[in-house]
Amino acid sequence: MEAAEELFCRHGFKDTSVREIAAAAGCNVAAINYYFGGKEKLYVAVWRRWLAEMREARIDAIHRAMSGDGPRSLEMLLESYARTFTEPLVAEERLHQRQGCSRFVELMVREMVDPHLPTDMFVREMVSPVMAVLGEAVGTLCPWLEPSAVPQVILSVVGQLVHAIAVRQMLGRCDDCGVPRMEPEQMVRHIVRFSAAGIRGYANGENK
Amino acid sequence: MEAAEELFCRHGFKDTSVREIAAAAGCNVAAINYYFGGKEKLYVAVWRRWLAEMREARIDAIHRAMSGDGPRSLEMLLESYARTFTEPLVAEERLHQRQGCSRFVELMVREMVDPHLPTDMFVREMVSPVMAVLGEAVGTLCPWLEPSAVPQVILSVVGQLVHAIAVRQMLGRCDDCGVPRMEPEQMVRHIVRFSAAGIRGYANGENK
DNA sequence: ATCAGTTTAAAACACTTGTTTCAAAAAGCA
DNA sequence: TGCTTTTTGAAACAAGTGTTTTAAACTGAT
Repeated sequence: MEAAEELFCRHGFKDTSVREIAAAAGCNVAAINYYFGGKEKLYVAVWRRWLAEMREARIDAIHRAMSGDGPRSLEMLLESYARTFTEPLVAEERLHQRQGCSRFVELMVREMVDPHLPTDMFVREMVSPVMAVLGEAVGTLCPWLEPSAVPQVILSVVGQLVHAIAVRQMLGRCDDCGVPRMEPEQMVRHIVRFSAAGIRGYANGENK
Repeated sequence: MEAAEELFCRHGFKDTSVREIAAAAGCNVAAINYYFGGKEKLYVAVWRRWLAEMREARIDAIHRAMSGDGPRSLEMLLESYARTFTEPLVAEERLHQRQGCSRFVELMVREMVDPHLPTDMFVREMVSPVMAVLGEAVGTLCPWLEPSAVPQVILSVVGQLVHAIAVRQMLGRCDDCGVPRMEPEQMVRHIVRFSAAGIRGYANGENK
């Protein structure tokens, strides 16, 4: 199962064969059908293992930033949330830990582009819940923001995070192309700074 | 070939069989191997048809925003550039035009996640050139920005654009999940406003 | 009309995919 | 031990993949 995790994250659903998984896991092809009932079932099993954990990590990060003692700022919230994205990345390099954890972020962007999960499982169990609590946090922290703009600025923040990671992944295959190679730490620092300024200046900006 | 374009954009490289393409094009399976020399060659042929055009469209948009008579602003540049992303999207709805054009943006995000193009073709012929001229434009428009920050803020802008389109694509499969369904027009208006504020406030922000 | 060259068509090829079969082996329990 | 149940293993299956083959059809100039 850890083998499946690793391979799915690395090559995606379609490009991972049950034979590869079986070989990596040191078991037989029939076993994975025996225990999981098919490749697809195994795929969602791998997801279930992470979805809840990562969702709670995100929600916890938000709550922690909001209920901490001391003054809470927009920057704190953004940084705390952004770090849930980069954390798995640094976890990989810190130790030769289970790579699945870090690669899972890549699998998330894969699943967004072409989904192989049961309908809406990803958005139902991850996107929507996190969006809700993050939206509330941003709303109370930035009362001057019109409520309709809250999901939009969140979309902007998440977009930066996802894209930064996707580009980082892309740069692994080609180097030196004008796009900056950012370390995770630098990544969250930049995105927090950019987004905080973006949100603060959002209200003052003219419509056009 | 237009059939290939359509199918590749809709289902990606792996999930499109030459038999499907042949059927859609009303020709034989052998023909596509006869003319293009394989599925992969056909894929890059489809890309070549768009890569140059879209790259020039982006570069033109930047130059147009920079050399226009009247006062040039950061907003103008951002809007002009952002519109090159959304333009193909609205072109689809405006008329029942070749869908390939609009779908191609989706194919771009696919190619970023798992590439099937010859090494670096996409970043060499698209990312790098556009990055260069866009970087220069931002640099002259925002002289207060430290040069090292220029690629980073561009990454943020592009990230918002790509992610907004990816999410839009995802919402086509599932509705109502907390994420706002943005029309292209609204999309560029928001991203321009957010990013302009983000860039302007970037210099003033504390480091942490 | 003849004969090159080019284009089409159906079938076959070699290979990979996910899944199933079915007998042998292992484990649990009386 | 004996017997049932659960697990494994290798092979087989059916379906799908990209590509190649081979012969027929077409094209266009002589």
